[in-house]
Amino acid sequence: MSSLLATGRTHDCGSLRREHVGNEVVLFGWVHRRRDHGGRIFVDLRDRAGLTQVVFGPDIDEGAHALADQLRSEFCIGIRGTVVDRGENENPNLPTGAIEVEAHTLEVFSTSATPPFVIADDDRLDVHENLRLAYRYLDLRRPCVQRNFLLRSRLYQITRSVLTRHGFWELETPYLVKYTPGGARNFLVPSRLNPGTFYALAESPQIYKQLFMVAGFDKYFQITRCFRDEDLRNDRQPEFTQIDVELSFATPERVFAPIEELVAEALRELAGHELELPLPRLSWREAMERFGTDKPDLRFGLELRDVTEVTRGCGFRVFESAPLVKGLCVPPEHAAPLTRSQLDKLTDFVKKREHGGAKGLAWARVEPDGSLKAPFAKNLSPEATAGIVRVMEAEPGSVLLFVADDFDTVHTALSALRLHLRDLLGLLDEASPSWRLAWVTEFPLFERTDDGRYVSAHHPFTSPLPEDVPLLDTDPASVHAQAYDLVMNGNEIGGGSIRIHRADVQAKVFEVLGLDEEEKQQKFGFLLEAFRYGPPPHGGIALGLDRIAMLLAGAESLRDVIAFPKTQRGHDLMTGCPTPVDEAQLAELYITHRPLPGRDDT
RNA sequence: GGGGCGGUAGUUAAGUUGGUUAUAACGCCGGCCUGUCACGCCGGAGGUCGCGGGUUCGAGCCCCGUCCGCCCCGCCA
Repeated sequence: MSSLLATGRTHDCGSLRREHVGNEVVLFGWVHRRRDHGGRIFVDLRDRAGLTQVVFGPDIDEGAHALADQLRSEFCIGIRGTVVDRGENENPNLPTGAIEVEAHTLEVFSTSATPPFVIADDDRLDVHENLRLAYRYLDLRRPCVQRNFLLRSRLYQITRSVLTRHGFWELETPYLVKYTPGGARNFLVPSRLNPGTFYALAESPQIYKQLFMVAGFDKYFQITRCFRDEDLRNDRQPEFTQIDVELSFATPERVFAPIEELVAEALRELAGHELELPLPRLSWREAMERFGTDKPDLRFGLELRDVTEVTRGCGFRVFESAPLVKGLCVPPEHAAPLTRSQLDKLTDFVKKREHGGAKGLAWARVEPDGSLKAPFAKNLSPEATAGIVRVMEAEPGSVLLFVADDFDTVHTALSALRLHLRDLLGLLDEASPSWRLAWVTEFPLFERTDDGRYVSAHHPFTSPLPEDVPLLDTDPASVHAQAYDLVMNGNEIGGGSIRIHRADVQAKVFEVLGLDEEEKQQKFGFLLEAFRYGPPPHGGIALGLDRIAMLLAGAESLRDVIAFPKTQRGHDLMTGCPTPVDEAQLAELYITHRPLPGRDDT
């Protein structure tokens, strides 16, 4: 073994200060940058803790100086030397800038080929993502990337600390689970021992954690991987990490309390932000009405206003004939960028299918005398004009933007427009990031499919609000659930529910979902059987750990907080997976595949 | 399945109406340099313009197809 390795390092590259001057130290790390002045060679030595300037010179050590001439970027080296005060030459940009290490010994542990991109260009992430992913281990060397993973590591520790303090047991559930169609698409794992049958990779530990409650474990949590074979997005990976939580004798408030403490501590420790508890609660209905979405960004105003009533019989047919007319009021101080051509762009924006596909955007400016200047204004009755100005809380100089359509279209379009205006008009202060969290509660229990069937909005074990139970018979669409999401800055970071523990209510829900006895037994027989033996009332939540880490890190993508992520097409560019497999292994599993699409082998 | 953006030197980008030898910065290689810290100076190497086909006297540029990456819809909590 080399002498320095045997000695071991005395410090990391981020910790030396003026108080260490005179110490003999051993540092290990990578050559971040090298500046060769002939008689002086400076090396910024990097490890995960920081940078330390190391100096080589013939007067310090002739051999080390000669060897340092051969150093190049990303060589992995060890040095022994003396900490000296830099005095006038202090570098204020480095935490270790007050000192440098005069190297008496240099050992090259390993040389490095010229990396495909420069690791030291740390603050610039502008390397193509495919290259970053192909050389992920080098990408992960960058200090700015490493910071995200330190944050992520601390998030695990905070989670464990807070939840353990609250009496939760950390437990594990299987990844190889029973295949249940419906919900997210499963990854399948063939069973060699049972040819022709498959496990599924768990989409979530949902059913197992409920069985923990039946088992009397009372309070459970797990930081666990979940697998979903669905299309990827900026904030969606096929494997991701949840903080999964379940507790017995639960009410929504009893679920919220420890979770609020967890996010508060995470924000305090990782973002330096003191969260005010309890967090605001917002019913789903209120969130939709005020923001047009179930995950409102509460960092700015610009709330939706309903002018349906005041525009009945107003003289403008578009408004009169629509089931719902709502609008946004851009106050005068932000309205300047909204020129005529910009308003035309906003009209195109709301017409796009992904922004709701509204038929148009009606806009108006409020004149100093309180009248409206707009293409449609001449049609408006004075009463309607006054009503609009009042409801919109408009003042002279405000710009009003209206969408008239059905409930879904109006809210989708105005919600998208609201976020668009947030960015267009700079409604957030980028310099001082703010953190606005809220619980969105009382989601609808069911959603209607195109062919009129009911499906669970959350999952089939979600409990209705007690007062809505009778509606299961008469009007399932209006039943609200004891289901909730946790929303942070317009992102859903968690969701959960109180589960059904009463057999009669569960039976009713299955009835609405159209599950017959056979399907029930086939899909959930074991859970229903378990629920015959005194299940406690229970409920829980799952938090998206990756998303929380992404937001706290200020990252743009989930990929920035997952060490080895997949591309949008599900590829790992470093290993090249997924790949075909050996025919022999397929044969062992009794698997053949159909002709592949788009490959004409003939 | 659909819509949009992108792919030019190791990297990031520029490349005019289709026209001479495809540019720049950084990086890399060699040399010089004892106070730099994005060191500096001098010199040099480096190109399958993603891939395939087409139009043309001539294609990085136009057309068709295809692969890859990113963003979005559908899908997915």
